[in-house]
Amino acid sequence: MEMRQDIRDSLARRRQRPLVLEVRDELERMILHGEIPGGERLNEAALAEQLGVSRGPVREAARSLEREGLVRTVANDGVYVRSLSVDEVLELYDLRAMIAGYLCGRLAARGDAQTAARLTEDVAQMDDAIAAGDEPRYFELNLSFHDRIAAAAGAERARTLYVALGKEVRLMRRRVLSGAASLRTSNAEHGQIAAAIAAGDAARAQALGAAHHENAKERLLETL
Amino acid sequence: MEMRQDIRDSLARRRQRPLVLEVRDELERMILHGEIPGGERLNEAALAEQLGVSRGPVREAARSLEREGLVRTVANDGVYVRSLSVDEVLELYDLRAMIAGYLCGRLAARGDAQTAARLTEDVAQMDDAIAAGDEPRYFELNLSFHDRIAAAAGAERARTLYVALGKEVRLMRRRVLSGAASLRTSNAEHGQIAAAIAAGDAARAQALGAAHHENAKERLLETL
DNA sequence: CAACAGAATATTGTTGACAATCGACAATCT
DNA sequence: AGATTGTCGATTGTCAACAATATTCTGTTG
Repeated sequence: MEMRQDIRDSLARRRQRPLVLEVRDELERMILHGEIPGGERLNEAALAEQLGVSRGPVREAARSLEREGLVRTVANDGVYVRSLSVDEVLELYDLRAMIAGYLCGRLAARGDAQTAARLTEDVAQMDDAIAAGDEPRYFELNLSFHDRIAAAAGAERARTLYVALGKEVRLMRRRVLSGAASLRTSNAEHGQIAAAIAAGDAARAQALGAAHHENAKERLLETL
Repeated sequence: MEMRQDIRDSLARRRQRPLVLEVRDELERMILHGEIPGGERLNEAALAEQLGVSRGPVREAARSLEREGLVRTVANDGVYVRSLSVDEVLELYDLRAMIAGYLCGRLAARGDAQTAARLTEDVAQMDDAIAAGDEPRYFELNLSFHDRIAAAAGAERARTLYVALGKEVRLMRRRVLSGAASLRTSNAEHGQIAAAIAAGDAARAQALGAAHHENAKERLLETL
């Protein structure tokens, strides 16, 4: 059914999603894209005006971001975009590696043949992307590969942590190494992980999943 | 307006501390003590009146608790105290075990002789408490033992996660097994952990720290 | 010129009022 | 009766004004 444009507009304007969620997503986006640099204070009034809302939702959104580690709050002063030291980043990589391993292990233990098959497909597509020199596509597929594991592992809390830590890592604006060689190495690890999951070998999947992320940490260290 | 005396007092004592922090601590305490049962909705207006503040700080405190996993928010409906399924609790134990292991390993790698000595003292004191049949004292010492490790490991993010997961686990109101026998077993594990840390054996400390928490999960499973 | 006190300003903290939304129940229609 | 619609009360969502606090500026003083 075709809907009159003005009606559609008014519905869109009268969004059902609370403003605080919109504001939170937008603040998160701005921080992760570096539009608000690390160490900078978030000015409530300025942000509220910029986003066309009042300060209430902005404050609530900031509280929400605080728990996720993207900002830190100083009483009677304001909330500041967090900036990470090298040691903190390395710790985040360690934590994420452990949780990624756990997710891989849980998924392997489930015997989810359909997900295992799709993971194997993902690996093949990433190989294609490497061969085609299409790095953006590789990164996109890489993201969905790991998301798929996290989503199908049946461990929602671990998944939440994994995603949150992933965002936190991005506070470090440094670009990771790319290049066809390291991509091939990385995807070979993906293949082993997918195979262990398909084989239902939980211990091996866990070890490989953790090692894969530890390797990412090593690759990062080489750039420092 | 009726105001709780303790809140009023803390207001008078330290005006520097924003209300939202007081409210957050109080809400957290109420939830963890079971004063607000799992599944119950937090009524903003009622809580605000009870605590002698307006709804703003209550809402902000709720957002803060949301990220910690103690409550879940339903848009246009309210925030509900989370209640955990058995599977969720087991997952929390797994995650906490991994992070505890990580903290033990990091601490062992630091070669912090002073902390290692205090941990050994803690173990001895817990032995005394068991011999005296003083379970409350044992639990107190047990808590400080693990806090000491987390605080001295030099991994603040992991420490934060460990503490948060500990609170989350407490959402399950079930009481863990006690009794002198299981206390002795548990404290023997403490002793081994302290020894591995004192010896600077990071891998062993990590494995023992994780195993200690996995055992706690097993003891929980036996009560189900 | 440095150190300090105090006003001026900017920003966060808090509040009460109003709008939007939802669930329950009553009224109406077929 | 059963389904649909309308209304009401309770609760959350949002806002703008006011209060408290921190920061900056400035003039004064030793």
